[in-house]
Amino acid sequence: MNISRGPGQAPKYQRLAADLRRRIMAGEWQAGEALPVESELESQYGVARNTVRLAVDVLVNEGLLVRVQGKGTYLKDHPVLDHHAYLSPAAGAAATPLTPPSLSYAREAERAGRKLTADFQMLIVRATTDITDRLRIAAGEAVVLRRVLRHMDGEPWSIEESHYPVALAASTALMDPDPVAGGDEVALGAAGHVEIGCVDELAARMPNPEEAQWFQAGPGVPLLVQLRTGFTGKGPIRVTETRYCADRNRLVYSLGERKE
Amino acid sequence: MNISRGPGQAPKYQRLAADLRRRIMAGEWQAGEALPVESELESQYGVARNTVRLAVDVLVNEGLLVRVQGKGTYLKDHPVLDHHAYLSPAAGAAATPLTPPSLSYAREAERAGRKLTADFQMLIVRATTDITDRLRIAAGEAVVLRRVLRHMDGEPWSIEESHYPVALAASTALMDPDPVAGGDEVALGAAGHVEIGCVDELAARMPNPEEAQWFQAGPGVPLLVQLRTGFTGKGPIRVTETRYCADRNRLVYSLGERKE
DNA sequence: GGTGATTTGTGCGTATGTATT
DNA sequence: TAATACATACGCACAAATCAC
Repeated sequence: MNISRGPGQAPKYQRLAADLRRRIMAGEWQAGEALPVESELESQYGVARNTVRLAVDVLVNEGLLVRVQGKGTYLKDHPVLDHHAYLSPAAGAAATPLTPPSLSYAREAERAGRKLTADFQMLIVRATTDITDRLRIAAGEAVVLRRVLRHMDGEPWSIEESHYPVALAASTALMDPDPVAGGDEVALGAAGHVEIGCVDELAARMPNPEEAQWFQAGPGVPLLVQLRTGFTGKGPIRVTETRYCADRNRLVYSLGERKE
Repeated sequence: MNISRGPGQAPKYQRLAADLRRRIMAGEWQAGEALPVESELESQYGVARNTVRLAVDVLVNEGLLVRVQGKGTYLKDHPVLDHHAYLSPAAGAAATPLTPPSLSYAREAERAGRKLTADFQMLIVRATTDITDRLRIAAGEAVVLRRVLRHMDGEPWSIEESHYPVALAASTALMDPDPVAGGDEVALGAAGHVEIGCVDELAARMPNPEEAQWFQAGPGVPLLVQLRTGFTGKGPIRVTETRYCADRNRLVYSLGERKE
C-alpha cells in the first residue's frame, strides 16, 4: 500500500493508522496477537519511526491496541462482564427494597465463574457539592464515605463510594470501619430507613492518572460512572458513585414488565 | 518548577503533564481560556517542543484540554445535558407502554431551552449477531434499520439506530423512509405490538474515526452507548442502539417508587 | 482582499534509556 | 550478556490555520 502524501490527502500517520485499522478489522491478526514491530512497519510503509508511532498512538487511543515496552504491540482482548444494575420487580409484587448492587455484583461474578475480592475503607469527609446537592444537605457538610475497591480474579474491577449523611449513619453499623454483612442497606433498614427508589445518573469519561493506575487501564479505556441516589419515602439517604473500567464492564437495566 | 529528570523519576513529559494538571486544577486558567503557547511552555520548563507536545497530548487524551490549530490550546468547557432514559411508572399505574426515548429526548431539549433537529434514514440491512441475538432471529437475517442523527443547537448530539425484524415491520409505517409521527412505537402499536418492557445495556468506548468526525469529538471524549431491547409479552420486537458524546450527555434512570 | 506574524500540525533524523527475551 | 523492541528526548523544517493589520 502506498501512503505517500498527495495534496488534499490526510496526513501520512492518519492514513497509516487507517490502513492498520483496516488490516485489524479484516482479521489479519488475532485478539492478543502481536503486530509487526515498529521497525518492520517503517520499512513496510517507507516512513520514519516517528510517523509509525503517531499512527499506532491513534489506534492505542481508540482502545484497539496496547503497547508493551520491550515486547511489542498487541491487539487488545478483553472479556466483558455484564453487571445487572437494576431488575424491575415481578409484576404484582409489593414495593420492595431495591436489589443492593453489591449483592447482585457478587452474584454476577459467581455466575460468570469468577472470583470477586474487595478492599474496604470507611472515612468521614466533607462532601463535594455533587454529593450534598443530591443528599439535600448543606454544602461542605460531613458525610460517611464507605469505599469498596473490587478485584475480579485479581484484576482491578470497580471503585464504589457510598456517601451517607452523618446524622443518618449515626448509631448504625455504617459508622463501623468494616463492611456490613448483607450490605449497607441492612444497617439502614435496621434504623428504619428502607430504600424504595433510586435515581441513576450514567456518564462516561477518561480516567485521571490515579484512576488509570489503579485500574491498570492504558490510554483508550474510558470509565463508566454510575451515580445512584437512593430514596426512602422521606427523601434521599445515600449517594453511591461506582466507577467501572469500560473495557471489561457493561451495566444492564431490566425495565418494565419482566420477560422470561 | 524544575522538571529535570533524575534517576527513578517519571519521564519529563509526564512530570510536565502533572504540573500542568496541578495548575489547571488550582484554577490558574478559566474554562475555555487559552493556556500558554507551546513555545512559551518550552522556555518556562526548559524542554524541547516535542516534550511539551507529549505532555499536552496526555491532558488532551484525558479530556482536559483541546487544541485548535492556528489558535492555541484551551481548557475544555462543556455544558452537560441530562437525558431521562427511564422514568418508573407512578405507583399503582397499570402496565403502560414505556416512554418512547425519542419523545422524552425532545422534551428534555425543550426543557433545557435548546433546539433539537434530526436527520432520518431508513435502510434494510443484514444485521450483525449483536442485533440478531437480541431479536432472536437467524444470524445475518435482514432487518429494518431506522437511523436518527440528532443535532442540538446545531451541534451533533446523538446517533440512534433502531432495528426491527422485517417480518414485524412489514405492512407497517416502519417500512416508510420517513420518521413516524409520534415515534416508531406508534406504528408498532397500530400493528398490535405494544412494548411492555425493555432491557438496557450500557457501555462506554472511544469513538471510531467516523464517529469522532460526526460528533466533532476530539481525543479524550468517549461515547456512552445505550443498547435497548424492547419486548412485548411475546418476545423482543426491536433493538435500539443510541450513541451519545459523553462530554455533553448523561443518562438518567428513575427507578422504584417515584419521589416528588 | 491580502500580507505577515503567530500557533498548532506533520514529518524527518538522531541518540539514548528501559524492559523483555 | 546480547539482541530486540518500545519509550523518551532533543533538534530541525515546513505546512496549515488563524488573526491582526
